[in-house]
Amino acid sequence: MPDATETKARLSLPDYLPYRLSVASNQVSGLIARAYQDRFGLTIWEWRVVAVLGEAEPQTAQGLVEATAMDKVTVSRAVRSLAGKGHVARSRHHSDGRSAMIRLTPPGRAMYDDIAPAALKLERDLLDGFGKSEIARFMGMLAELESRAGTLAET
Amino acid sequence: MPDATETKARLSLPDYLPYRLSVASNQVSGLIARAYQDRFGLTIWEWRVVAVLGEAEPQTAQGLVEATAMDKVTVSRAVRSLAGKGHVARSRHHSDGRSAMIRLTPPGRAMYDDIAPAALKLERDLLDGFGKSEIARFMGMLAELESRAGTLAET
DNA sequence: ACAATTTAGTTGCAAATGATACTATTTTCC
DNA sequence: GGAAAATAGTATCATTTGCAACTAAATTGT
Repeated sequence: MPDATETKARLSLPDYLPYRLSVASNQVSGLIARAYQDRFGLTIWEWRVVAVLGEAEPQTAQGLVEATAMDKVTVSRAVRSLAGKGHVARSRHHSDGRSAMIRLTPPGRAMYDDIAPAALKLERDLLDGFGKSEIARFMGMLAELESRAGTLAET
Repeated sequence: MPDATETKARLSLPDYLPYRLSVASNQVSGLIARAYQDRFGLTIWEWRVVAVLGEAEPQTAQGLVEATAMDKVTVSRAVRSLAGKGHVARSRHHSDGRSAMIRLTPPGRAMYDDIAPAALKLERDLLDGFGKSEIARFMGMLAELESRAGTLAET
């Protein structure tokens, strides 16, 4: 019988959810960061931008902000860096002069075609052995925590 | 029937576990950071140090490194800052001259006695409504991901 | 016993990050 | 139609962070 009302008596860091979440996330992010840095010379932020563009082109910077959960300054820097390396190109937005349309260049697209399988393999290595429903519950709980933290932060 | 062998066809950022994990963790960490900054003037790192000392005193810096998953530079800075505010004190280690024993001062202890319930309440707000076993599975999976990421990073 | 190595902790420097301010457009609404 | 407010994106500056070098003490091996 689950008991949602039970409370913890002591504060033990190893059992403290925000701590565990942070440590696990940092460990996973570090792995990812190194993998993409080593194989493609991309930061995690550049990689996120490429991942979004690979699935949905073109995008405005604002679209990337929403799709990547990055702040607009971070997106701006990532796009500039990717443009410098020739992975993406900016073109004028047809109707909004403040905005630019961002898309992958052919070399950028080729890189994405290499990245995507590598990214999925990494995820598979992390999740190997867990059942589909187990994974779904885990992701659902992550989403719920994210949402609650957002709500609690508003006050 | 769970199927652990199934693989994903496309790379979709919103469904990508490392991404979700990072976003959720950042959101929760942000909440925590702001809560401790506002109420106690502590950074997350200072708070972690205090949380460990509150449960197990005294500690060497190295002990804090192991207990908090922080790197030694971060621990050094957090301890110095806490010492400057009078929350912790350093004394000579009886047998090792390189090391110092770190413990809470009486005001530091008093602060901890305020912090601990606030921290547990925050955790309860985040987890409210989830069953004990659900939470346990979630934490277990976090631990497993952390461990696998560590292993994969070694190669 | 003592040179070489390891360990504890701090410092300094360079890169990453985040908040704020700024420019240039576009939208709102009177 | 035009002033005021909002939005897209960039630049600037202060803070944070992480790495590598450093000092000092302890340990190891001969």
